[in-house]
Amino acid sequence: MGNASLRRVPRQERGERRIAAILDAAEVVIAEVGYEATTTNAIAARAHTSIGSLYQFFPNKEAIVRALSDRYLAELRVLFDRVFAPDTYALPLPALLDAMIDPLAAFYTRHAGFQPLFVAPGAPACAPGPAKDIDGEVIARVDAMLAARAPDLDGTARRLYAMVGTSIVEGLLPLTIAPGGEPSPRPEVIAEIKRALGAYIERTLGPGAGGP
Amino acid sequence: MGNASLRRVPRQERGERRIAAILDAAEVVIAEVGYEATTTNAIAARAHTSIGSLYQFFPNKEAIVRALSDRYLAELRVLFDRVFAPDTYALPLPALLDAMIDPLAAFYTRHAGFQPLFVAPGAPACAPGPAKDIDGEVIARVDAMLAARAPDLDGTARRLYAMVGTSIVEGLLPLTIAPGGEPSPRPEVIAEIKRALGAYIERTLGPGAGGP
Amino acid sequence: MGNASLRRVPRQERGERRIAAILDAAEVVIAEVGYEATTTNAIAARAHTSIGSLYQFFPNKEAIVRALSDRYLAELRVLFDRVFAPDTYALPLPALLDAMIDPLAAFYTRHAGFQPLFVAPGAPACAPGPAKDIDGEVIARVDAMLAARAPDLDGTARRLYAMVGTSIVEGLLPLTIAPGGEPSPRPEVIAEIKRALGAYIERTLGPGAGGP
Amino acid sequence: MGNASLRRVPRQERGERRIAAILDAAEVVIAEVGYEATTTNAIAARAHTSIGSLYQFFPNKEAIVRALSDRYLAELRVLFDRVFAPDTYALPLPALLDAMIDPLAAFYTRHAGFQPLFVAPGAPACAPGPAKDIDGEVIARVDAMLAARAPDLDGTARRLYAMVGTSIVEGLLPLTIAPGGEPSPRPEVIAEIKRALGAYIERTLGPGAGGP
DNA sequence: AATGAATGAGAATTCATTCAT
DNA sequence: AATGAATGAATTCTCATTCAT
Repeated sequence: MGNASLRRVPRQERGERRIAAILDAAEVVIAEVGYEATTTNAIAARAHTSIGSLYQFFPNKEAIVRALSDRYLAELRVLFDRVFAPDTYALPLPALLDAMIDPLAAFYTRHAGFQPLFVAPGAPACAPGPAKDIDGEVIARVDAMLAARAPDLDGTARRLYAMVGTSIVEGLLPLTIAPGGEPSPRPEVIAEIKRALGAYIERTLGPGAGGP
Repeated sequence: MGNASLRRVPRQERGERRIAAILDAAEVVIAEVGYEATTTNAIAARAHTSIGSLYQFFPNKEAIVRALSDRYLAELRVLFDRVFAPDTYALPLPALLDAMIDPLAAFYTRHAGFQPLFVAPGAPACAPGPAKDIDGEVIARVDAMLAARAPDLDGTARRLYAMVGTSIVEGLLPLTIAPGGEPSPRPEVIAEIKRALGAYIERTLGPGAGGP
Repeated sequence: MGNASLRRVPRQERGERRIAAILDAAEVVIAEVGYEATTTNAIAARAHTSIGSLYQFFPNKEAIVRALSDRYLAELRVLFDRVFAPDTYALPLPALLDAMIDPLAAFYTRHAGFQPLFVAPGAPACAPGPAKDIDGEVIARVDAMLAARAPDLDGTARRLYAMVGTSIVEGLLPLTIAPGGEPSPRPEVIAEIKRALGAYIERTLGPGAGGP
Repeated sequence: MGNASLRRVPRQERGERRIAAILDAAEVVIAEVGYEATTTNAIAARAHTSIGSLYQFFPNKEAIVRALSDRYLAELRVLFDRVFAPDTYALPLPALLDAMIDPLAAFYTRHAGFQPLFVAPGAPACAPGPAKDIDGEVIARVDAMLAARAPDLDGTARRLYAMVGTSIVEGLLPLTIAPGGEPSPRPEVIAEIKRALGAYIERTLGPGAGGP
């Protein structure tokens, strides 16, 4: 999974490590200067590799970002598989919000390079970049959850709600990053995200949204 | 206002027109490819001008974006001065939401180049770019409105609410853009923005948030 | 004289003044940044003219420098006609040196733009530039003077001495410019120029070089 | 010494050679058109390199000239260390002049790019350029030599004499270059340089200047 | 004549990518 | 595999010169 864009599948463990180092470096550099301004040389330097080695594994710059995207997606899927499980669906709303928002915010704060690649669908976005559609994945999960909690909901409406809910969270996540590079998300912002999303869900699914 | 970054103040009407054409072109190009990937040559070409003319008026690429930003800000201020007026403050919540969201969404749809320059504060953002802090302006307005509607609110909390409210709208505005380049914002998304923001405000200021 | 490179001979006195202003400006700008780095726009600006007016009188940048060169040459000729006159030739050496060096140093200090255009023949020189061969003129005058003072001298040798004497002075003139932009040449350097040139002439023409 | 301005210290011998080729090319181009008119593309072309390679080693045009300057200075220092040695100081004047002028003229003729970078101090010069102060180095050496030969001389005067002597030679060196690109300096000019400088020194230090 | 906007070739520099070692 | 030098198209910006007003 996600190795499709690799120029060669590494046979040795050393290669695996090299690839991971390159992706780590790409994450940091992208976080600092954005996708467009990121140079392959900067990535190689930060990964303590030569530019030649980088191109031994990735055919071009796009592929690096795609692989990074893949790695995010894989981690997110693990996270989602836990959050969007049938028994989570059944939680009362406040607990559900905790279960959803906390790990997502933690992920967001942990991966500084994630934000520039995580763009709303339909948005031309600041700098498109070759990221995989992570957003689509999230929306689909939220959609499934809504379907479980409100089985009567019309599919078109449900999809709209899923998109809107996702975008609300997405729009607020940047505020969780504390200035000064602190590693943990600002708790008062986390609380607001839950309040905002909770208010939206309740208004949408009715006050009985506390649970199915 | 906003002419500070011009290399030369145009003396002839022709120059005035040229500047407007360049900013129009910049808006379109930025909307299409983002700030970083925007090329001064592309701007000049789209403005049906020579690159030399562009540089006769703007000292560098940054200045163009700053001037565009200024133009947005000027238009937004006119819009805000109408929306954030004392008699608007007194409207019942649904009417207030209409008064705020509709013109903002219209502005957003009309100016495709706006989004890449309109970034949440604290967000490292995809590609910073040299835009004026439009966000700060919006937040300050919202803060003033909240102060009018809920005079007892603590200043720190109020500022947080203003930021969160702004980011919610900001996060949802991209969804209003209909795929296929239709000029008017998707009405069902507009409705959701109002529902989401309304729900957040009511939960924040209490059900009596209908009016001060 | 010197008007050959003008695009149009000015018919009105206003034109004459404009041309003089442009040449004055060119002199200052060239003195400050050198020939290559001098821009026609900078000249026009310093002359309080528009670039269009400048090109009404001069077909191109080269022509401006050539005209400036001409103006220098004209002034130098007046100066030389006084210095290199038969009755000056007859002066004792110290008086001759005074008569030659003092006005030349004054000219050199007065015209800061002169130096970058005054280059030894055969020298590829820092920045060729389109100056007239002022050097040749000077050497010819010195040659004539030597012929008058030492009629027996072989022509080839005489020409070499003239070139060397001229280059000595030329090499030393930059030292006369006092740091800090003082308008008058450093007197101790003037004295050294006379000593150096005097020593060379005496060694060349013999101790009887005091007069013919 | 002199590698300070390199963007990257070459690790392979190939890089070493490339750098030398670039400096050789820069020397020729500067000699032909002067510093300002010298183009990095022209340097790269003359060095049979791509422009990219040039910029791999040098961060900008200035750095190339600085490195060239460094190379000149290094060669000159070797030359000076031989010429300005205590046992040279003790030579009779004619031998001293031979020891000083001959190698300097040879160096000057060999390095056509040297002159545009070798500018008298205080002279605004045609096109300053980012050369190291080679002149200062020369003057200091001459000053030291004068101190050895005439220990009673006042320091201020000595410095003036050193500057003047240096400028005389500097002013005459261009005449040594034979038109037609012959590689060896014109001997009759060399002889004149020695005569001129010798005359100046004798007049300055007295006829006993033949030796200390 | 005067003004200043328009033009575009050309200069410096960057950076993704390839290639020799 | 690893290294880092080589390449050149693309980008930003300048400036001599022309043209419209």
